[in-house]
This record gives sequence, structure tokens and C-alpha cells, in this order.
Amino acid sequence: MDIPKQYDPKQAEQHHYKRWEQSGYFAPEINRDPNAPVFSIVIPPPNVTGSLHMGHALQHTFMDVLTRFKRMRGFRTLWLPGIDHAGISTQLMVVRALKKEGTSRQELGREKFIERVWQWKNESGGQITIQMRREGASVDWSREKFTMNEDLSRAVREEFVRLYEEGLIYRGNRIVNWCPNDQTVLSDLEVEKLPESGKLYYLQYPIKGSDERITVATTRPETMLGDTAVAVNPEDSRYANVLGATISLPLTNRDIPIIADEFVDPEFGTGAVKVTPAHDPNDYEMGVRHNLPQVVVIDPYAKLTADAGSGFAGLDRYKARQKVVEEFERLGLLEKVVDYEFSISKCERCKTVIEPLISTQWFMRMEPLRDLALDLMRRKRMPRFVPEVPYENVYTNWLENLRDWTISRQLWWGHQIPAWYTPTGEVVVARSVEEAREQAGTAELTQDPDVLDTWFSSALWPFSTLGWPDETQDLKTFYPTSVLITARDIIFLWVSRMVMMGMKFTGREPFDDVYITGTVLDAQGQRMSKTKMNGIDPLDVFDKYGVDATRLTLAQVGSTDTRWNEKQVESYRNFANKIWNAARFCLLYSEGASINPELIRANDASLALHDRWMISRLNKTALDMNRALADYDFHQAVQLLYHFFWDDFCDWYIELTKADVIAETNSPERAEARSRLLTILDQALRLLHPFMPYITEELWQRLPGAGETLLHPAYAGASPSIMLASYPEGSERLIDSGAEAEMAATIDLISRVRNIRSEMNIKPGERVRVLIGAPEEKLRHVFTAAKDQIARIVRASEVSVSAQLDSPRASARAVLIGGAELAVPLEGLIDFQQEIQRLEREKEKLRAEAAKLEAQLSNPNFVERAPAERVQEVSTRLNEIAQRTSQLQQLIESLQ
RNA sequence: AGGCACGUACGUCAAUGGUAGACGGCUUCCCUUACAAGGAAGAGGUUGGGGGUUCGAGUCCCUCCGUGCCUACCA
Repeated sequence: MDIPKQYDPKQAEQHHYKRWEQSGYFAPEINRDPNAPVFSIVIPPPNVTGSLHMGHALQHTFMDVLTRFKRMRGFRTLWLPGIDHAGISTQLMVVRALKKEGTSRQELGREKFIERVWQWKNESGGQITIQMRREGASVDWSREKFTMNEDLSRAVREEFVRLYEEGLIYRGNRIVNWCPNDQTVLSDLEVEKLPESGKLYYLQYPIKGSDERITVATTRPETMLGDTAVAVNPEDSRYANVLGATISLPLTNRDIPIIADEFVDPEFGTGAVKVTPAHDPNDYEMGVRHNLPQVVVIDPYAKLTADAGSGFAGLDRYKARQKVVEEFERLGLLEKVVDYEFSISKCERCKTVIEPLISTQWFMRMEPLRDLALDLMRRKRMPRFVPEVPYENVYTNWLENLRDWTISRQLWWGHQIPAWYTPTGEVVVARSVEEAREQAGTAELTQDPDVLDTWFSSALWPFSTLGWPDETQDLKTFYPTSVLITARDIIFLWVSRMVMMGMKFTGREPFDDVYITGTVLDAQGQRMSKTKMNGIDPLDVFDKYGVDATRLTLAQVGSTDTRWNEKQVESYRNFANKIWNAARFCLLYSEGASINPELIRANDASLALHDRWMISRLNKTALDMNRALADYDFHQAVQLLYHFFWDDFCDWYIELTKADVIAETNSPERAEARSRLLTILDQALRLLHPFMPYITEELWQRLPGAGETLLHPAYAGASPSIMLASYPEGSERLIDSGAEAEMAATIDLISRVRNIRSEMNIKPGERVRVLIGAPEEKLRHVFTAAKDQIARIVRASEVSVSAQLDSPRASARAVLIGGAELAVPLEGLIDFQQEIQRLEREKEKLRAEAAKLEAQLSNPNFVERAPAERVQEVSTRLNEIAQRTSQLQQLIESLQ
């Protein structure tokens, strides 16, 4: 057998995925058990424009770990992949391409443009689906979905029509967030508030029929051209005398009133506020309250309108600002300008400053839907957020303060709103144009040109992808899904809306649990972003360290934010190599052996200590793994795997079983030791597989005896793969605390000898004699039985065990667990003073520990109030220390 | 402006109120036939500061400092 000394991830990553995919292992149909429990996840659909970034790799790792785990546990498992059409991003991308070609979407026209987007999508969209294969993601590609496909579009129309018919969708004229660059309306969630240092301008407005002026402060002087009132707080005595007076608004020929409104904070600025209902959300509200006219002075391109007056019409908003300020100064009405820090709304995508505009849009009334979600949380505590703190509150608080959702967008790429207008302006909402014609009684219909917010379709994702509105078998089988795994920044945009729509249309929660992942930050603790250029490309990491090592690194992140640390990946790359070489050892000595689960099915006294211990550790680890995964404790799961494999399996078990395994002569004992080793390796690989799919499959395929019989019964008949083998569940019955204790004593003995070798500077090649005095018969038995292994591991020429230690004076000594003593004769090598010091140091450590414990015991409050069990523990430990100390003291005296 | 997290070894992170750990890095020694991407032995901490509750606090409470994130209609 020819196995290289180093694990080559690329080699292993090449073949297996294709075979898994082509064999249909990712599809739930591979499961032949009609009564199998179901596990399903839908992927948060990545944008069609996107390519794989660390956030995806992170989420996908969690999803794949769970999916593979559940599949191995015999669940009918579906991880459904798909892509989001990402309205604005995609449209912008194609618009840019057109610009390069010297044309534009307007020139092309709507139909041609959409064709062009599809063409782009088919040629270069969804890069991520290729990259996901590299990750090893076990998604069912046969069920892949795209939000713009006909089936999902039908679901969107169904959603729209039903909500409209119930009055939950309406068309209205309101102030909205408008992006002058993208030329579309945006929802509140697509706007980000960024701090900005700007100016606060104090403008004086003359009061008609008097010499008085009233001063207002504003950050946006240009909007004064659209002012229709000045407001003060009704309680503000400073302005009581001018309430109801009229202002002659400078630069215009309009007169506007001074009104009173609670909204005005007398403490801020001058206590008087200019009111521009057409261009400010607050002023809009105030305008509605006071029935003020709306004078539109800024257009959708953020240029001033004709209503702004001849001097301003056509000017850009910032030019207009400058001009207004100059004019006020010229008129002597500019009181002052001060520096001012405030936050400004920008388009999340293009960072253009949002212009609040009054516009006719489609909205969704959220209260009744919101109540469905809040009710679900109150009644059933669903979805269950992991971690619960703080996300359950974040989610709930947001829902409680929810406002209506602007769902229309002035784009071409997306689901066109299924609303048509008759020549007389009547609105007809229908599932198809045919239905609309029938309803309207005319064929002369114009469809609303707007499309729906991308999230409108995403909100249906968990059930639209399974066939809704049809009652499909998939929907019945896989809905509600088991868990949603996502980043925290879309809890509002997506998670909450899925819950609301799920409850509304299916009457069920869309998922039981929501696992919110941490964020992978850069080495400086900054979020990775395209604009900052600080992102780490997961594909580069795959190339450098392998997919499996990267997956372990990411899984370990769990739900806490973590700075990217390449050293960590390197250490898991080393771990992969360790696995490789451990398997290599097992395979090099596998002649005449094969996997045989019978060999680890019982744990009785006929087995050697190291075997009983290993079986115990295996079962403990399996139980812990199952628990960790059930709790979504990925960090813990990775730690368990790492230490189980490296410490327990490699460092101790292989070393202890090695003597039997590499024996020259063929014997039943050798065959059994080899087979048991292979069997435990098989179990270890299965435990690892959900995290490290490639290396485990690569190795498992080579193990003698790895075949159909090891598959989970639900996959009987499938061609063998570790991904269909059953996941070790672990059994309490096979945990052997006696073996663990005996092994602990053995490990203690070995460590002590090694410590002596190291501190006494004994050459690695030099053999030493190891003398053990163990008063306890059981312990003598343990050490005697393991003599050969111990000798091998500590490079001893002799290991002798007796009840009483009888050793030459010139020995290095130690006290062991269970009152045993150890001596390593070192004739001529030992410096007695130095040895005494070494033992004194050890005694000192014990003394320090004893001091703490004694302090506790001598505190009457502790003895009285601490649990008796705890008190007992302390005094037991104290006794141990006392015994060891006296033994050490004797050793020291014998040297003096 | 409010709200919520977080602060533990040189770095990245763990620790149901019960002796503070892991991995990497560091020091010393070893290419001992699975693995130098390895092995062995070590060093390294008043858990951001201060107060409180408790027999006992990294963990619970208060406060200060620092860092993030989210929400918000102060012109």
C-alpha cells in the first residue's frame, strides 16, 4: 500500500463531490425508510450577482455539518439550495455593462433589457453554485430554485393578490425614501444612517406686518423653498405672541402661517421649526396633522423644480443650498452658520443621499401580520433563537415597533406588480393578465410598471421553494423546516418576514429554530467588505489549507464574532495531516484485518485496559458530539473532535496498541488488535465526517471492511460512502469509569517518567529502569499488565512492579496517583541536591493548594452552608495532598 | 439620544456560582520506522478598574473606563 506522508487536500477534493452528487446522495430520496424522521433546511439564497465570501462559507459550513449529521443519523434530509434575483444589485450590474457598450436600458426598452438580464444570469450569474460544490455542501441540486423562475413567480403573485384582497396591500401617496441615483423608492431597512459633520443654518423669516423675524435652524436650507409653515411648541411662551401670525417666506412670494405642534422641541435650536411637508418625513406628518399644502421643490433627480422659483429651477440640490444661503446672506437674513454633527440617510447600495419625496407606491400593512409573529412567539416561543440572548429580544422589539413596508420598486428586474389599470384609471389586481381582463371587462389594460421588493419573494422562500401554493408532497414532507441558519443583519429584512408570511399563508412557523452565526472579522476586528478591500477569499484559503481545515476553523467560530486568524486554519490543516497519518499507520498494518463493529460492541474485563479505555472514550465522545450538535454548540463539537482524535486516539491508543499491531508474527491476537484499531478509526472518521467530509471519505474508502454493511439501514443498497454510514450515537453502557481511572493512573506514570527524563537531561536514546512501588494490588495489576507498552513508550529497559518501592539511593523519584511511588535509578547521573530541590518544588505546589483548601474548611460558614458534597470533595482532596506530601517527605529524607 | 452585547495568557477563543482551560506562538530537548504539518518537557493569568451580594464570583448586581453592534422623527 502506497500512501503519501502528507495529506493532499486537492487530490481528495477532486473526486468525491462529483460522485456524491451524481449518486443522488444529497437528495432525500436516497433514504429508503418510509418512516424516517425528516430534517430540512433551506439555504438563505445568495444574490445571483454574488460570489462566495467568508460569510457564506461560514453559514454553509454550519448547514452542511447539520445536514450531514442528520443524514448519517438516518433522517430524510433535505438542504435546499437556490439563488435570489437581487433586484437592484442585478439591475445595476447590467446597467453598468450596457453603459460600457454605449447604450442604456432606456434605449433597449423594458423587454429587451430583461432579456439581457436573463442572458447575463445564464452566462455569469450564480457563480456561487459552483463554489458551493467546492465547499462540499451537500445540497440537493435537483431542487435548486431561483426566485425569478415561473414557479416562484406564481407564488409571489398569489401572495400579492391574497394580501391585496384582504386589504393588507394598498396603494398610497406618501413620503418615501427615494434614491436619486438608482431612481427607485427604498424601504426603511435599505437605508442606512451615517454620521456626517455638516452645518446648521439659522435662517430668519420676516413676520408680516411687523419688524419682527422668527429664526429657524435647518441642515437643509434649500428645502425652505418648499416650506408651508413654521412650527413652535404650544407651550413655548417665547412664541406665544406670534402664534397664528403670517410669515412672508423669503425668496418666494408665498405667505405661510406660524403653527403650534407638540413635536417641536423648545430646547433645540431656536425652538422654531420650518415645515416642509413634501421633503421631510417629520414635516410630512406635521403637514398631515395641520392640513398644510405640500409644495414639491425637489424632483426625483434631486434637482429643483419649477415650483422652487425661476432662480432655482433645474439646480442640483447642493447648488441650490449654496444659492439659498447666499441669497439669505445678501438679504441680511442669515443669522449664523454653525458646525453640526448629524446623521444622514444614504442608499445602502450606492451611498447616495436619500431624498425624502412624496410618491405613489404600494405598501404592505404590517400590524395584522406582525401580530401573527408576535403571537407565535408568545404562545409557542417560536422561532427559538440560538443564541436566545440577545436575538429573541431584538426580533421581538423590532416587530413591536414595525411600520408599513414599501414594497414597490421603480426597477425593471424583478416580479412586476400584478396590478393593471383600465383606461379610466381603475385598478385591477389579479393572478394573470387574463384574469385581470376578465375582472376589468376590458382588454385595454396597462400593467403597473413597478416591480416588487426582492424581499417580497424571499419572504416566501421556505414554502415557495417546496411548491406552495400547491399542496405538494415536498411541502407536506419538508415544511416547516427544521432550522434556519443566517447572519444577524437580516433578522428583520428576512427572518421576521418569513415568519409573518409563513404564518399567514401556511398557518405554520417556517422553521423551528433560528441559529444566528457570528461574524468573521478581519485581523483588525473590522467587518470584511468589498469597499474596504479587507475580505479574505474563502477559495484562497481552500487552496492554501484545504476545504476541511477551513470548515473546522469556521465551525469553531460558532455564534461569536471572531477575528480571522490564519494560524488557526494552519493548525487545523495540521490536524487533517494528523488524521491522515494516523489512518496511514492503521492501513500500513492492516494485513489480515478489517473493520468489525463486533469488536467494540462490548466492554468487558477480557479486553486490555487500553481497549476498554478507548471504547469508553469513543462512546463518551459520541454522546457528547450528539449533544453538542443538538444544542448547535459547534465550537464544543470541534474541540471534542480535536482532542478525541489527537489526544485519545493518536497519542494514547495508537501508542498503547502499537506493540500488538506491529508484531512480526501473524497471530489471532495481532489480527484482532489490528481489526479493533481499524474499527475505532472507522468510528472516528464518521464522527469527523460532517465537519471534514473530504478527508474522511478519502480515507474511509480505503479501509478494509468499509462497505455496505456499515451504512445506516435507511441507505441499504446504496454504493458505500461514509456520508451514508450511521453516525455513532454512543452508549452510556460502554462508558467504563474504572477503565478511565486505571488509564489515568497509567498516563500519570508515563508522564512522571517523561518528566524525570526531561529534567534529568537523559538522552532520548538512553534506556532507563523504571521501578514502581504500588501498595494497592489493583494498581500493581494495571501496571504489570501494561508493562511492555509502558516500557516502549518511556524507553525503559525494564519496568518492575512491586508492593514496596525498593530502589537505589541514586534514583529520581515521584509520587503517583493512588499512593504508588516511582523510582528511576540514575547511577552517576543524579545530583542529590538537585533532586531534593525538584521534590521540594513539587511539595511546595501541594502546600499552596492545601493552604487554600484548608482556609475553606476552617471557615465555619463554608462547612455550614456549602453543599455537603462539596465539603466532602475538599476534605478528600486535602487527605490526598497530605498523603502525597508525607510520601514526598520520606523520599526527600531518604536522599539526605 | 436610547437599547443590547463584549472586555479572560503574547494572539484567537473556551469555561451549569465550586481548584481559570484549548489551539497557535514562546523556551529547552529530539528527524525515536504513522506523522518535523511530528514527539517530549516547560514558562506564561490579582479574568479592564473600583465597589457589592455570596461560604465561594471570570460568571450575579452597581459604577467607571474601553470596544463593537442595533434601533431612533431632534429640525
